[in-house]
Amino acid sequence: MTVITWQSIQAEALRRIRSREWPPGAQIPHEADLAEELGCARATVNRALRDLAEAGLLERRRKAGTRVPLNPVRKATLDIPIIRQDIEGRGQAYGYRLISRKTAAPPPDICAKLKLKPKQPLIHLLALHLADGAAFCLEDRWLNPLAVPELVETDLTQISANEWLVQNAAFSAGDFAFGASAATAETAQHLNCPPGAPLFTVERTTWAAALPITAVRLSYAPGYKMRAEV
Amino acid sequence: MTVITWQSIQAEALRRIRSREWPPGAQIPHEADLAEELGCARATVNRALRDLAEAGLLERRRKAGTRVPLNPVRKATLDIPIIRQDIEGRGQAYGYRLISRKTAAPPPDICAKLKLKPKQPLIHLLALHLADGAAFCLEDRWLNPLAVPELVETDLTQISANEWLVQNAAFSAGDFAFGASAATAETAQHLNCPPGAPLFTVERTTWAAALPITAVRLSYAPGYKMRAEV
DNA sequence: GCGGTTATTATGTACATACATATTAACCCT
DNA sequence: AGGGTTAATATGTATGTACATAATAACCGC
Repeated sequence: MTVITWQSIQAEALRRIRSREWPPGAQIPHEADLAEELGCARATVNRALRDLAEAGLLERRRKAGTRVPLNPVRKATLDIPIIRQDIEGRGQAYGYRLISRKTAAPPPDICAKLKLKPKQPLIHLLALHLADGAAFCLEDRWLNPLAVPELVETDLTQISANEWLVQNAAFSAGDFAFGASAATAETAQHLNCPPGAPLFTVERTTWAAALPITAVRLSYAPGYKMRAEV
Repeated sequence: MTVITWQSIQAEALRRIRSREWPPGAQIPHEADLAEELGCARATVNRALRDLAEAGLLERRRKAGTRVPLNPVRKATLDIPIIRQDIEGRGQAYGYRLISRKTAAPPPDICAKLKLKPKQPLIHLLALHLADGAAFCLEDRWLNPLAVPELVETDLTQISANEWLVQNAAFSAGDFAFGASAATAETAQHLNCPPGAPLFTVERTTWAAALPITAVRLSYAPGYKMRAEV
């Protein structure tokens, strides 16, 4: 190891973990020792091990030291692009169609998710994203007009709410749930698939501080897969 | 801001992004200026901004500086525990049943995923994970005995391959694909659901360096959802 | 102008040092 | 022995300095 970087230290640590030189459950030498052994500063070792700990490959606790976990909880990182980028990234042409837009009181499950009182009117959108002209993903969204008043004025036949929100109310907090559900008759018609077909779904709620912005359910056409690496 | 930590610098940066004080597309002051303005060292600003860039909330390039991306690709982190921990974490009792184990040549798609020559015999496992006695997840796995010879000797009626691999061949590289598919007649029988029911599926391949270890397909009982936060 | 070389600049990283913080281990007093 | 206080220790973080690196801007000769 001629030139030392925190990446090279990290690679060496990873090698020792994978080769079981540092077996699961074992404590590894502390930073100062490793720094001396590997000929670098403690800060460099710290950077390398901290990153591994964030990925779930090490467990670190003050005073207790660093150990290789027995039952590691691996962490995978998902990229969540806007749908247009997802489609264009596959080399396909992106298309978008607004199906309906109306103001209504949301169903109870949406109210609960957004922690809103029942009967508070929200905007309900239904829109279709197309890849090379074929149905790709159906977007079923409830929007809080109080949180994004500008969106009420926006012509959503031209730009998808998905994209508008990313550009105008982005960087908010939120949570995701991934699952599978059967296509309803209406969904099947829009996605051009048989009713009851298994669809990959993403449900997302978005918040600006304590203010609920939107709850969306994306139903992807059959065959869609979301990928991640470790 | 009395006490300065990189977290407090990060929080301030996040505030400026969300408040559009630093609007999308705009360049933000460089590290040295921010350090002076906020009264800390450049390394502290660097740590704060680097983390935001890793989360997709900033884009940094040498010499070009740091900017707020127009179309941010948000990154969500998924925890991938072993199935037993997933179930026990819900407060349910974990159960496990090996359904079948045989040696056979894998179908072409598995060969392709593992980059193996056709006809190379692998071990095929079918196992069921139970939560409070109810079917939770069906595990359909192909194993390369050359990569994990010890596993061939292991009594897989007692410990799941899922768990054995995490403890004995963990920390390997791999990729994930999440999707939805219809329950086959056999899968439906094991999971105690109607045939054709939409199932959330996780497909995973695992490698030790260039050596393929295993390809697995997990089919979760209807209703299962995988969660992530941003 | 044009193409290619050189300077400039913002981020990336390494290091030594100092101190903070969370835990554990040691200790002591009763 | 038990319980509570104190010391020891490994990681966490902040700082100033120095240099590396990548990408842009400036320059220059033609």
